[in-house]
Amino acid sequence: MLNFKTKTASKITRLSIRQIDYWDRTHFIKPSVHEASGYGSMRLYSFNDLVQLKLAKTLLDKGVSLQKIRKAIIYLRKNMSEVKKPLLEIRFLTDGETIFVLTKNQKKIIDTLKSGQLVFSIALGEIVENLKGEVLTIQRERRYDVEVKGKKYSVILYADTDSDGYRMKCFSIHGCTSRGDSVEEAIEKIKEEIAKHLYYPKPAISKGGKQ
Amino acid sequence: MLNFKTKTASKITRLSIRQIDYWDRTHFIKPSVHEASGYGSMRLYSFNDLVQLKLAKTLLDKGVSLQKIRKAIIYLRKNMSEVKKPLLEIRFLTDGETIFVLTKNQKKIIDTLKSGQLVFSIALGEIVENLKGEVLTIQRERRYDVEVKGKKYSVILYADTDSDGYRMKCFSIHGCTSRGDSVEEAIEKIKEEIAKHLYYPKPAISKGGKQ
DNA sequence: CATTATAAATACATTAATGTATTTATAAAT
DNA sequence: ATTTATAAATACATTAATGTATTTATAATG
Repeated sequence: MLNFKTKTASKITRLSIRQIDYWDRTHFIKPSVHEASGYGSMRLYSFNDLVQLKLAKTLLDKGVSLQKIRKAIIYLRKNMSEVKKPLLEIRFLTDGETIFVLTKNQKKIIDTLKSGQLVFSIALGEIVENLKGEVLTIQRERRYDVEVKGKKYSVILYADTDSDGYRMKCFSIHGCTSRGDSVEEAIEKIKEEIAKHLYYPKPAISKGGKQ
Repeated sequence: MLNFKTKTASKITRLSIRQIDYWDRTHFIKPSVHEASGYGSMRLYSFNDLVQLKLAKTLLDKGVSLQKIRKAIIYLRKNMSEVKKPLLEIRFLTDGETIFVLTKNQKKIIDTLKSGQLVFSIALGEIVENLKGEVLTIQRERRYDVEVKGKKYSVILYADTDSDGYRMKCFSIHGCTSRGDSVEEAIEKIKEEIAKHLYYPKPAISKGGKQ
């Protein structure tokens, strides 16, 4: 079960941290896993929350007012306990003024104020798939602790931007990196690199006075 | 020399009317052809103004704050008296935090607050070309007066959404429309249609009491 | 030309979103 | 375990943008 802190949710949905903050405070989209509880506490959003955030952002980008978007999200929330396949076939149509929801068996108008020409179609399934991809990308950047000669080293794993593999970098040993086609391979390689450094340490680069 | 009223500028740039209004009032992007001068007056924007509006919108969509965008627009305004070819090679790079301007001979940082990864490239030339296309599309919808049997009829010309032609509709004669591959053809055809209607008038559709 | 209808700006208020300093939970270092 | 550093929420203020009623210029009609 994946949970996301505010910063990660911001990265994934391309909403600003402050906007997500504002939306929580105004009871629009709240972190369903763990609510904010004071300075330094941590909100935790579920994948379903991300879907809501992203749908809201998408509608906002199409010029729909926040008040109308609130209604769309309420509809979505009422009709989904979990993003299951049938719900992936929901499609939202909007021209910036009107929001329609198209499902398999009915067409529902969420909010109508002025008649207008429908120009945008937003498929919930596409939002979900796109978010899954984003989550995968973010997941690829994570920290591992590897053990070499009885000692633990902190390394970071991230996606190799030039190919489909993975890169690793050791925090405490400058210049100690590895690459692999899989996570496991990159881990093995970074271990070897760390071991090499233990045999032939390179001169540490001074960071100035701060030691 | 093309001038645009606020509503048209809004359509072309995809900014809201209120946002354009706010930007004028806050002395961000003012209508250079004719300024607002009271209730019911009319702002008139030049094509150059549209370029500024669209650049601002584009940067805004990339997450750049309005204050920083103001600086970019000031730079653009200082360096262009008219959107000429050399200036079309300007490119703005931004990650939402920093704005770079790349020109042929120099790289200039407009605003730097935090280092970040540059991810978006916005070519002024592309903005201009896109706006020209939008202007052409909007221009296609316009009013003409045609003369049939010594009498003038108001008709509207608009783009045919199903093909590359033009459609015309006569305001005062219900059901009187025409289509042509060119504007001239559509005009000839609507004249013929109007003449037919004069010979065989169809029953006018009552509009209720209002006559 | 006069009257009516419509479009556009204005005035004022409200909502939406962001900036910034501060507090405190959480992570990292020792 | 304790201390330090960092991240995240909060408090408060400000900017950005929008809503809505009103005024008046402009367009349309007779």
